[in-house]
Amino acid sequence: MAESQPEGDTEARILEAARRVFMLRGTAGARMQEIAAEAGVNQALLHYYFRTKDRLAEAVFREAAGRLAPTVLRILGSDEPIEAKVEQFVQAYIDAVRRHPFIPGYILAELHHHPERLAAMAERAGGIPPAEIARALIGKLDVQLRTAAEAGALRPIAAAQFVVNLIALCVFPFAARPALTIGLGMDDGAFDRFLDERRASLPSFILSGLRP
Amino acid sequence: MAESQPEGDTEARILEAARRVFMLRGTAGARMQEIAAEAGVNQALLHYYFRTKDRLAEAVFREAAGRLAPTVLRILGSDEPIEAKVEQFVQAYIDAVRRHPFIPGYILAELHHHPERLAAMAERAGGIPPAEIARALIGKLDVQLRTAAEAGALRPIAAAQFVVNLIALCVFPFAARPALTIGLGMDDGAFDRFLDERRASLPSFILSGLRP
DNA sequence: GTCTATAAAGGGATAGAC
DNA sequence: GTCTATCCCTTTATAGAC
Repeated sequence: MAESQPEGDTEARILEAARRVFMLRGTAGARMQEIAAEAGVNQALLHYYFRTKDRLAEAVFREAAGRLAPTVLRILGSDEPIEAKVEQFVQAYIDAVRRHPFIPGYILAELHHHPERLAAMAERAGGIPPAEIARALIGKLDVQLRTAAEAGALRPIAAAQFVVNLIALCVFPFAARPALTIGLGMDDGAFDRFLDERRASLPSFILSGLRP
Repeated sequence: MAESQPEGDTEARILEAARRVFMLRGTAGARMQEIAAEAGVNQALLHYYFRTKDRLAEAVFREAAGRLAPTVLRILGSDEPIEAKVEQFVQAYIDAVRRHPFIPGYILAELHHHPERLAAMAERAGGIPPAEIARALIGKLDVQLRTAAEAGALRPIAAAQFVVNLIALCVFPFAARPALTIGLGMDDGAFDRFLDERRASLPSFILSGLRP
């Protein structure tokens, strides 16, 4: 089991290298040669393990797309009141994305350039279809939001709008980071402080936005 | 001046075709051959007018990036009170993006994959540098928000956070459209109604989010 | 499993005729 | 200005030795 290479078995090292390259350059811009070099192997091995570039790209995309989903589902699908959900979501989500800051830009770019891939993945997914999970989550939130609205605690809002608002406010700064850093002249430290401030202030912004 | 081809002069037709192809496929995924076919000319003409693929890509990006900027600047830079700005911005921005629904996904993808391009463009821009315009806008908004906060009309919020919130809430649904349509099972009509609802409800969501 | 060598196709760019 | 023909480098993918 002793390996000569940095760490992990070869397949894992290739996948790890593919993650870095695909996330940075996108499916169309990535080069198999660059991935091979990054993994410290030659190009033929990539095909030995993954057959084609497309399969490798899909493996990376699938993993990245699944990376943030559990956090969303766990928090928004819990039995906590809306107020707690919003606070937990904002903080957990910003923290999670901060650990993988390229994921949002990568995912949005891939969604834009290869929307059919998501559809294909959703169809032949093992276990419960993603669309069903999403529908269940939206349904649960809808009841919760409706109940709160009828009690006069919140203004009525469709669950889909609520979820989009949450994700948009958390994710957008990462996806648009180059525009922010250049447009507003932020360096890495300033961007970091911007996120700290955001993490702290978004929950109350969102919650008072929901009040009647 | 009578032309044999569909409409406009050749250079304009090429640029129009390039817009479509680059927006759909991104700089790395676009093929000069596809642009030529789309424009009804041959590939050599593309090089005659634009020298290289990169120059053509930059021409498209520059135009797309500038497409929405005037709306932002005009509305957020005006002398209206914050309340009016929010309402005008949401409606004008959603309307504008609706007419060019691929721009957000395209711009975010390009920003992610070629962040250096924006930096290069910002440096050698003719006229007033974009960074300076952005700084002036943020400065003006900062004064306005601070004044309103001191009068007790709004909760204190940094201008940068305010602007990011506005843009994020308006733009994100377009950039993430495939995820919404597939995840939430929306067809084109449902997505349209989703946007109508959003256009109507976002201003009050944002404004009450800003209240103390 | 991993390598070298190479096939096969793709794609940007240019030369030169009209 | 516009075309055809073609160059030549890049890139994915495979064959076959070890």
